[in-house]
Amino acid sequence: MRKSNQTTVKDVALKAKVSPSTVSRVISNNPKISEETRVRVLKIMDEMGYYPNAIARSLASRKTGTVGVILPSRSEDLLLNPFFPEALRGILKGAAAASYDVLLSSSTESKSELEIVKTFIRSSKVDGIILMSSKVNDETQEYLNSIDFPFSLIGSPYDNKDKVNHVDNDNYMAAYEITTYLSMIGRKRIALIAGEDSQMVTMKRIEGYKKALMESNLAFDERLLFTGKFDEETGYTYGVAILNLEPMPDAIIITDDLIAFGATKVFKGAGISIPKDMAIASFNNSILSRYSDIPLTSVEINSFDLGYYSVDLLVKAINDGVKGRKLIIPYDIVKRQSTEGE
Amino acid sequence: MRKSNQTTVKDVALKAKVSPSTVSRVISNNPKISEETRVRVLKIMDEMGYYPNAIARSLASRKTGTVGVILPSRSEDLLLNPFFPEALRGILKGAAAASYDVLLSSSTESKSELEIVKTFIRSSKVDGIILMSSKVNDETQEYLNSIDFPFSLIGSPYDNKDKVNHVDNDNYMAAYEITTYLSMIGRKRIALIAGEDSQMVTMKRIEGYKKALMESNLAFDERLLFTGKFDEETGYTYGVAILNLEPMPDAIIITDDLIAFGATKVFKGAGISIPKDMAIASFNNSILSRYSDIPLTSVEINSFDLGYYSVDLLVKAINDGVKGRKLIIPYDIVKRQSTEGE
DNA sequence: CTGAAAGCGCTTACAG
DNA sequence: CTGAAAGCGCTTACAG
Repeated sequence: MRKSNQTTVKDVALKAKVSPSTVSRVISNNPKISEETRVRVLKIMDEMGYYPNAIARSLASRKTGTVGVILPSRSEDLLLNPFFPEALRGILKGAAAASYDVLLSSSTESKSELEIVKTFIRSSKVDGIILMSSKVNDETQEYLNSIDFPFSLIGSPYDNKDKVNHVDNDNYMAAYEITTYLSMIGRKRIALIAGEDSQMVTMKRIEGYKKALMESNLAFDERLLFTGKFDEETGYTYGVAILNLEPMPDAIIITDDLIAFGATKVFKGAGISIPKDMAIASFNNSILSRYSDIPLTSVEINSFDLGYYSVDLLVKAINDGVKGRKLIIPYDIVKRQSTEGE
Repeated sequence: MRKSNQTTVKDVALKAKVSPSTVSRVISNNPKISEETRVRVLKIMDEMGYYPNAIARSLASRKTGTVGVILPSRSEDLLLNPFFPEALRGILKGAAAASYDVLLSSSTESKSELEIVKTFIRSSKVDGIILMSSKVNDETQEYLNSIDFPFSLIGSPYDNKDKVNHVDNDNYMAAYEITTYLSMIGRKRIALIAGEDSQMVTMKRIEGYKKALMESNLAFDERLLFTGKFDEETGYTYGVAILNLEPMPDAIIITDDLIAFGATKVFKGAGISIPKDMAIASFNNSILSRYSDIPLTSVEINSFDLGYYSVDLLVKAINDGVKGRKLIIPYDIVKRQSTEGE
C-alpha cells in the first residue's frame, strides 16, 4: 500500500472542484456532463498530465479493451506463407481502429491453443478472442461456444455455423474455379497438394477440387491428392513424388507458393517444361509467385482483410452480442506464366 | 455495481475457513503459508473452479505481468525478410517462459512508435517495453531513458550505450567479415546495398564494410553504396542501376535476401554470370537464399534468439532494475554458390 | 447535470 | 504462520 505518485481522478477532482464521478464521466465522454464542466476538467487533466489507469478502469467496468490472439508456434507455419504476418497486420490495424489492444500468445507443444484461451479468459485479461485458423472438430471453438464467450474466427467453423462469427474466403469456390480453369486449358490429370487435412480450409479446397473434376468429366484419382504438413522439405518431396507417378499429372494445384516454388525447381531440374508439360497454380500470391523465374499463377486471398474484418466482427460480438455473422472476403486468381496465363 | 458471478478470493476464503489474505498468499506461492493450509486452500480453489483475476492482481500489486511490443506497420517491413516474424516468435516463447504476456501494437503513419509506447505506459498496461529496431536519434529510446522505464532493445542503442539493455548481432563484424571474404576471393569492386540509413544496423554494416575495404586496400567508392527503403521494386531498381555502372562491380553485398533474389534475376537476364562476373552475398539466410536457382551466400542472424533474449533482458530490468546489459547473438556466414561457396 | 457511496477482486504492510 | 484493514484507481446505480 505504498502511496503511488500517479495522478488520479481524485487529484483531478480536487483541483477541478468536482467529484471523482464527474471526472470519470468526462473520461468516458458521458454526454450528460455540461460542456462547461467538461472543458474545465479536460483542461485540468491536461495541466496535471493526467492519464486514466486502464487497469483500474478494467476492474471497475469489467471491460478490458483487449482482444486475445493466438499464433501457431511452428516457424514453418508462421513463415512459410504470408498469411499469418499479413492477417496479424490486419488485426492490429483493425484493433487500433476500434480502440482495442491486442494480447498475443503462441501455442506450443506443451501449451495448446485451448489452454491459452482458457487462461486469457479466466484471468479476465480479454473481452474477446480471435481464432486464426479452424480445425476439424476444433476444441477451442467448442469451448468458446459452450461458455458463450465472444470470439471471431478466420476460416470456416467446423460446426455451429449459424452461431460462429467468421470471416473467410470462399475456398470451395476458389479451388473449384482454379481446377476448372486448368481443365479449360486442356489439362486432364490435375493433382492437388492441399495442406493439412485437419484444417477446415483444406477440406473446403478438396471439395471444390473434386466438384470441378466431376463437372469437367475428369476422374478423381486419389493418388493425385496430397495432404500433410508443409515445411521446407515438402516442395521437394512432393515434387519428386509427382515425378515418379505414371502417368504423370499435367497440372498441379498447390495451396502454398513456397511449396509450389520448390516443386517447380524439381520439375525444371528434371527437364519438364512449365507450363507446357506441367501447369502449376498455387495459393497466397506471395512475392515469390511474382519473382519466380516462371511466374506462378496464384490465388490472392487478401489476408490483411481477413484479419482486419475479424476484429470488426469480434467487436460487434462484444458490444452487441452479435452471433453467427459471416463475412466473405473475395479472392482473386492471378494468372501468370506457370499456367500459360497473362 | 451488479454482482459478479465470478468466484473470488472471498468465496474461497469462506469455504476454506481462512482469511482472504491467506488465500492471496497461497495464490502467490508465499512460502510463509503452512503446507497444510496451502494444500487445503489449493484443493478448494480447484473444487470451486477458482482462477485469480489478473486485472485485480495488477491493480493491487502494481505489476501487470505484461510486456509491450511494437511492430512496424508497413507490409514490406514485416514481410520482406523473416526477421520480424521470427523475432516475434522468439519474444512470444521467451515471454511464455518468463510467465509474461505480450501486448502488441503496430505503429502507423498517424501513430508513431513513441505515441504507442507512451499510451502503453501511461495507462499502466505494461511493465516493460521491447523495441524491435533502433534508429539514429531514436526518440523512443530517449523517452524511455528519460522516464527511466524498463525496456530492452533489439539492435544497437544510438546513445546511452551503457544504460540501455540490448541484444544484437555484431553487425559491424558481420559486414567486415563478408566484405573481407569477397576481397579474399579476388573481388575488387564490391558494392553494398544497405537498407535505410536511419537505422543503426545500416550504419554498423556500412562501417564494417568501409573498414574491410580499407584493410583490403580497396578504395571506397560512394557510387557503390546504396541506401534507402526496401520494397518489392527495390531489387529490380538497384539491379538495373548496378548494371549501368561503369565499370560494373564484381561483387555485391545486399542486406536482404529478397532484394538479392530480385537483383540476381536482373543480372541473369542481362547475361551476367553469377558468381563468375558478379558475386552476391546477402543477409538473413531466409528460405529464399536456399531455394534460389543460384543458392545465395547469406548471413544467418538468428532472429529467434534476438527476440528470445530481449525478453530475458527486459525481465531482469523489470525485476532487478538491471541496466546497460548487452548480449551479442552470434551470426553465421553461410557460404553458397553465389560467391563460389561450398 | 452532479455527488456520495459502494464496489470491482485482489495485495500488503502491520500486528500478533 | 495468519488475519483485519486499508488501499490500488477507477465506475456506476441511486438519488437529487
